[in-house]
Amino acid sequence: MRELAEAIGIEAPSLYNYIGSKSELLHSICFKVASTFIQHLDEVERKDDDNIKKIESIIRFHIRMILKNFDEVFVANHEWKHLQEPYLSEFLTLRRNYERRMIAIAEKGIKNGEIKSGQPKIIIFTLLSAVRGLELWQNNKKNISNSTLENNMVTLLTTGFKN
Amino acid sequence: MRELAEAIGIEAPSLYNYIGSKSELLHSICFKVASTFIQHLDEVERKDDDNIKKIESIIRFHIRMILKNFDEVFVANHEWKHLQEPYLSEFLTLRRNYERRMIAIAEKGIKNGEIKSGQPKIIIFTLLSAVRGLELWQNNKKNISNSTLENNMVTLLTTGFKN
DNA sequence: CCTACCGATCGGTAGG
DNA sequence: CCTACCGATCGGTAGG
Repeated sequence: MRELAEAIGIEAPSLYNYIGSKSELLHSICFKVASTFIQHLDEVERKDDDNIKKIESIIRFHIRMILKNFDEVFVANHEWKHLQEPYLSEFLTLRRNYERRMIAIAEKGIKNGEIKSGQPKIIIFTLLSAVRGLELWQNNKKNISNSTLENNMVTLLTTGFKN
Repeated sequence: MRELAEAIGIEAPSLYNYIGSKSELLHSICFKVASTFIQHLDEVERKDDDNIKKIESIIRFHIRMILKNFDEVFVANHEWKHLQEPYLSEFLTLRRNYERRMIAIAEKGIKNGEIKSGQPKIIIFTLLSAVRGLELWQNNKKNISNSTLENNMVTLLTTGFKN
């Protein structure tokens, strides 16, 4: 909180005229990010694209969110653990739900033969890991534009690195 | 340190009969893990497998390390930031080197036509992100054996999820 | 929005 | 290996 105050140019105790507490701040960031992702998933589910397109659209959304809202996404990805109950449980429920809905898309895609057979859970968690990890190296991709980054990642994940 | 002491069943100050400091402990874990990965990369480079096989072997090693040495790998992945200088810089140099060597393998593979053309940096960082993220959900894969997990992830990353 | 300050926690030392 | 304790840091309050 003292760092945050200094960044704004006020003393730490003055922060408490604007926010209720540190945990309230954490709460609002985590749930704001969560609802953005959920809203996009809602839209994807409503469309009648094929399941490959749906997953691709979700992947692209994750990549864009990390590139454009880095700080908030980072906090939501790393600091949610320090959420206080009942918010911690609530957040985890939202996340589990999100994952389940993605897994359901993968399952339909496998049934249709669009997606390779295999464990849908592994597919989805691996895809989510791959895009999430971008937050760790996004500052390291000098000379590569955001759209090249996005397209290369999507190609890699949909068709692999093998030629 | 107090938690650690309790887990062992002694008082916190007694820990200091066994270790020099908290940061020394962190240092030894981070560099032990780093050297294990580097040693494996050395071996991979010495073999004359094709470049696809080399990358696959590295991916498999990462997955196995996470599954079998979870705690240490987790610390090395997350707490290295708190390493004190000059160890922080040293650690980062090791990691950058490791990444560069993997990227060099990808570059050769692209030149040979084994690997899809594209930015080798993006390929490698995405692969590393994908396997690293396993640490976040490895406790979530009930009913899936380690070898199924490993094989499914490798298939996904080498050939994509699209059928 | 600030000064003054509090209680809790944390890594670690002294002395045995 | 323990008791007693220290200095630094942190989220936050009182009172203006």
